[in-house]
Amino acid sequence: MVKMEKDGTQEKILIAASKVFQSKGMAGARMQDIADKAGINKALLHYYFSSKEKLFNVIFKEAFSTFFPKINALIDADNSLDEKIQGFCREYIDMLLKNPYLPLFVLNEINSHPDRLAKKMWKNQPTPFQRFATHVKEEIKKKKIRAVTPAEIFINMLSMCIFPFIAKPLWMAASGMNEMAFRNFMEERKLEIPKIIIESIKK
Amino acid sequence: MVKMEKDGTQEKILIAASKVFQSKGMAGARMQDIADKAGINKALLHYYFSSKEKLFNVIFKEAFSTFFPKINALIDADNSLDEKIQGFCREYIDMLLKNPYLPLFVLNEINSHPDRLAKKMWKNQPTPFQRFATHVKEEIKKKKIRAVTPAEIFINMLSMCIFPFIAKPLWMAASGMNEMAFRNFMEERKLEIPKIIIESIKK
DNA sequence: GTCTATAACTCGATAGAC
DNA sequence: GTCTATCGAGTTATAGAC
Repeated sequence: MVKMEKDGTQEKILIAASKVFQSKGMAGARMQDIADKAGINKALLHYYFSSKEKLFNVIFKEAFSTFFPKINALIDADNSLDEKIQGFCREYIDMLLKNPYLPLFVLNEINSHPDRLAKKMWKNQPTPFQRFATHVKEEIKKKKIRAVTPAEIFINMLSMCIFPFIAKPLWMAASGMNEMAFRNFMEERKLEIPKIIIESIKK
Repeated sequence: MVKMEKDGTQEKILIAASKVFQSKGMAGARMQDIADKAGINKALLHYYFSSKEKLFNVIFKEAFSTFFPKINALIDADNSLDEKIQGFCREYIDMLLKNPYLPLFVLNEINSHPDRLAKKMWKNQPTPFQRFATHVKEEIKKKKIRAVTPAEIFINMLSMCIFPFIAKPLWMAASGMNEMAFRNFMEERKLEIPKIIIESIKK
């Protein structure tokens, strides 16, 4: 039987690694830096996670699945299209307020390795977007909304929720907002974004 | 007098460096990789640009000024607010179609060095956003549009134009679009985005 | 499980011939 | 201007004591 770790060492490593990888990326992160932040040394890091790449993969998978399954739940909920849109913006912005570095981290990694995405992620199931599109098409058929491209609504919603977090430092410099003002700004957007989206698909 | 370079070596280096830095970032880029892409060796690279950091700065400055001055010109043009919005989306998406990696590259760098931005960039002049805001406020005073927050319109416009490029590989995987379909999608958005923005500020 | 010490390696940078 | 060869700093990863 393996000896129990004294303290929550593994946990401390994961927390430290998450911070370092999210702010520096895979290439810029240093094992020494992670060890320091976790209050241990490099050797112990390798004892728990045999290589930098293995450690990174653990962190990335967790980040990716924070970035997504919420989407799934929100999109599959058995409610009206308006409620889906409202629920999505509210929940998603809330999650991003708690994890502001997530989008840039995840999208970066996907951009540098576009190959190992796609087929792996949603295997042969319909993607969240495709299931959203199905709902939109039904509404069009029922003449509840105008004949829009589902892709357009979906990407507009994602864009307006996520982009401000990606451009946050630039935006704060350009607009003069501080942390608090940015937070309030995004709180308001939880209601403003759905209004715009819903307005844009009305008959 | 310095001997003339045989071929456009410096030019070849800049092109290669731009590609490598934009796809890998500062930390992930390799001088060897840049040299290979430029068809030369590392030593010659250092002969032209004495260090990796110097080379990076040249590339970044160019990227940053491609990302911005267009905004200035479009926002300062002496035309109506509607025309400004339409012109911005058309010109900006056109630029991004030619430089699809630009946003992620620039925003990444800004995120990893938020300090050395801001005061440097617009010194004591009003930022593009602030000048846009002035125009919006005038329109509100004239009762031409409803009383919106200028920040909201501006960030929505930027979000919908830029985000699809940042999320491109993910979006292509999720939606099933290929390169051609993505291009067409963005072409349509040059008209669709202004419609949504203008609709959202109408009285 | 945790540490110190060090091996093995990657990569930016330089020396020096042509 | 351009090349080959190599150095040396910085990093990941391992050996081995406790």
